[in-house]
Amino acid sequence: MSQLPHDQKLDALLASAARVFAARGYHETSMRDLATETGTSLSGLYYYVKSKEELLFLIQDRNFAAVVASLREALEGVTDPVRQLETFIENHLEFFASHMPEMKVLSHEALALTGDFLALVNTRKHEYTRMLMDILARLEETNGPAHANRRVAAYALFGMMNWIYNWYDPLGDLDVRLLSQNMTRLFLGGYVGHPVAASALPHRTAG
Amino acid sequence: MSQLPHDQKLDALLASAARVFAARGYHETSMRDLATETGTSLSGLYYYVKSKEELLFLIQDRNFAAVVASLREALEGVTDPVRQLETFIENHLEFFASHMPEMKVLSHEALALTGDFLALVNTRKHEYTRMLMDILARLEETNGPAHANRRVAAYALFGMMNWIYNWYDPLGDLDVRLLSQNMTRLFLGGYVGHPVAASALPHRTAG
DNA sequence: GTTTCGGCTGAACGACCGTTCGAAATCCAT
DNA sequence: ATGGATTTCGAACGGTCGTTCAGCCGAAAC
Repeated sequence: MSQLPHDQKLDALLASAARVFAARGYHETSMRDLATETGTSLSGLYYYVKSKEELLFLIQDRNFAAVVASLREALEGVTDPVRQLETFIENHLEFFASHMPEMKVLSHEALALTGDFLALVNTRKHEYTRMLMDILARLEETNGPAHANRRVAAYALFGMMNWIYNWYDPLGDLDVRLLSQNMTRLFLGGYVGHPVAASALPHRTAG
Repeated sequence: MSQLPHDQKLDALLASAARVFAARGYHETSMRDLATETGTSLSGLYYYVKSKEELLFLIQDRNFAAVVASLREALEGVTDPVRQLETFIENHLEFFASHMPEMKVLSHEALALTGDFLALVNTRKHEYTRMLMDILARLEETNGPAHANRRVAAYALFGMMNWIYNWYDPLGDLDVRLLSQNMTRLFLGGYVGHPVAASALPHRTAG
């Protein structure tokens, strides 16, 4: 990664940092660790980034923006609330699974940011939560009263999705597609008792 | 907390540490912070604890043991799988809500332990997961085929329950009891399509 | 061939970290 | 009052941390 233009070197640095942060944790990782990992000098890192915290912020902010952008695109033209929810879950999990280190850092290192950095990421989180809750509201209009409080349901869904960084291996037996199907069924069935066609019940999907 | 016997002082120390770890994070908290918090000297802490990591381990291990003990007691005499699952969820959430700092530390600082400490806690986690999956297996026997992979369902449930440290306020509007009901309905409805009596649908439980 | 400049470096700064240790303080049985 | 055990303490240890800064390097511009 020696003679890449400036922006691409920053991208590579962020990717490396995300991997190390995800594996060892943000606070346990030193700038010296990152220098070793990226093959540059310690002080060289500061040419691309103002501080360690900005590094963490860039990882969180860029990836969050990417999730939301991907979601907006995926939702385009989708009007059925059930399909909207499916799309939301699928988009979230597919992005998560294909950006595991970054999304783990985003989910797990929420405490590590401070001040304006924290405020900015939290604003994004609120927007994203709002998007989900709007879908849930429309879902209730078309599919009848919900079986659970909307706010609890929203956070429960985020919980089951974000928790995957503790157990899910994107390269393992369980395909992301199946993971999405499973969680969609779990949530839809519980929230509005959405009927599941018997033919759409491939149990024993994976170990 | 000056003239308490040895064991009770250790308990108080663990409680204080759990609060600070939960609020600031394990690695961001220094032994000097804990000394200030507990009103003792820095070196005085080492009379009660061999190291900072042992402090973290004791918090995690003791509370995990307490959850499991409470669960075993609650499950005594309960034979219906649906009631067993309700009991599991209720026990987990009630203990979580009444030991928020400790359970946040247990859920969030899994990476911070190393070596034997880590292995011991992980063993406990496997046992606990096994207990849930056994209940799910019995549930499928009595209530028909599940709508989702059992392993995915188990981790999804842990996800929605453990995630509450990111948003739930035990002192807020939403009672733990209602939280449990909501999550039980969400999961049961999604996993086995467990019917929910219309009379048991108190929507708009809380904000 | 000299200047310019973005990219990078080694060395050092002060601050803070977890832990140790010998001694001081406190307690309690005698 | 006294002796020994328990509890607490101040001071210091070696080490690591994030960050800074003056200067070096190689290539493009003149």
